[in-house]
Amino acid sequence: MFKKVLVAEDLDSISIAVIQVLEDLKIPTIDHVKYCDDGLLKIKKALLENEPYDLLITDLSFKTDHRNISLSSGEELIGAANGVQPKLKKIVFSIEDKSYRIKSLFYDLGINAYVSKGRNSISELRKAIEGTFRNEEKILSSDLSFSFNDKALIEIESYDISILKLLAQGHILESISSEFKSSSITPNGTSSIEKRINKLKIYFKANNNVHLIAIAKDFGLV
Amino acid sequence: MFKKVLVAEDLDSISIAVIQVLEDLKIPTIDHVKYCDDGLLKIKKALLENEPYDLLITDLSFKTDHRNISLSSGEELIGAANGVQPKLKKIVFSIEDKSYRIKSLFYDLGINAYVSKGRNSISELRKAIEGTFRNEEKILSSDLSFSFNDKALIEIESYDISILKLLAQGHILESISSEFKSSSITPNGTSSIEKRINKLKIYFKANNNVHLIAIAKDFGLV
DNA sequence: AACTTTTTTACGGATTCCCGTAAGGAAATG
DNA sequence: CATTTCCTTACGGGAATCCGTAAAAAAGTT
Repeated sequence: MFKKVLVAEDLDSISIAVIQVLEDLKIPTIDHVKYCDDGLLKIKKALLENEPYDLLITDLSFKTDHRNISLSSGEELIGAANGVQPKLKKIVFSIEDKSYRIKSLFYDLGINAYVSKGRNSISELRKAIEGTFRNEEKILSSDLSFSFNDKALIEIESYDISILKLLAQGHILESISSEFKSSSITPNGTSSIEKRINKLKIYFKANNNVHLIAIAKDFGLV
Repeated sequence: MFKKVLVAEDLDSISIAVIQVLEDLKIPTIDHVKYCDDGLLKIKKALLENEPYDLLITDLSFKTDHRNISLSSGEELIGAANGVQPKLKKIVFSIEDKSYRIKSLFYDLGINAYVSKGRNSISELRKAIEGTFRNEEKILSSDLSFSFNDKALIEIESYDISILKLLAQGHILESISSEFKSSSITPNGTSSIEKRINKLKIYFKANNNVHLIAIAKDFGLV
């Protein structure tokens, strides 16, 4: 079993339970941080001392408080960890259940398992840790029903997300167009952007832009 | 100290920690439910058997799954509990940190304490339980900085929420107007609704309706 | 009852969205 | 190199918004 595991989780009420699972699995070294920045520091330090972590278990969203931070989410922590220790095994333990976001964790950040916090997540977490140790791939906790073959949500790409983000910030078509031009994102004609928004509206069955952004917010796309 | 406490919390990873606190406080009877419906049943049953609960500790948001439910949120559970046992003490333990929503818990649902899940929430929860037992009023965990005297967010009333909700559902002004007429909500002229939306836009510094809904979503108003 | 104040509704012009059609251009095919 | 196909952009008319002004109605005052 794993020898050294790092847990990144801000809520004390949850980290208690996670650490309990790791203790049950007889992991000799269990470290715990409440901030992503601290997590990256610990990973770097362990590497320098030639005692790197075998596994990172992290949440996605962290509360903001008075403290100044540079990594504000689990995604950023994983990205930074990949920069210094690409082979580190990674399990995400979060409340998020939108397939679009979870897929990108596997494909873009190369995590090994995703466990969604739920009514029986402790046993799911345990199974995911064991499966990750046996080098199983793309482990999903069983309450998530989607399959990686669902093409539907994969088709929404970062271009669409950019449009939705700008719309949500109050930009109008014209303004999005010039924003794209200055970032040299193409296509950037108002008409093309308009067409793309139209596709999104059809896809999400939205009546208008306002409706579309409400739905996008619900899906956690922006 | 309290003799009989009910905990309503769906996430197993959190309920473990909450129950631990109650055990530390030597509460003789601790019950735990993962669904709001079960919570109401237990409260009713305890009343019938003449052994009512002294305290309810509940989360606000509960995950939906296959099971058919009639109470879908902590708010609804509290509302129903107030119906059968108005004097029941109530503590909410949730991640929500928007002052608007928390205030309404105190004013509309008469809860005794609100503890926000955070980096030191277990000790806060303990303090809230003890304070509630001593009949302290309107207990707020210390990471929440707003004061009950902030007038700002109280001014947004249910009328505004209704408008925002309908906008987020893709309705246009005309359609909102007729919706209000059939529910006999006043004012219901398109012009008045428009004006009200305008006020909201100024208040939230939104450029347009799309922007406004994005902000409203962020604030948890819809 | 007359007057003031506030709220609600009506109206109009400018802007933006919405949606269909079509022109322009790049890549692919033969 | 001509043709097809796909992608991008342009254009235009109708609908909905945005925003200011003003009339009508309701509520409050003296």
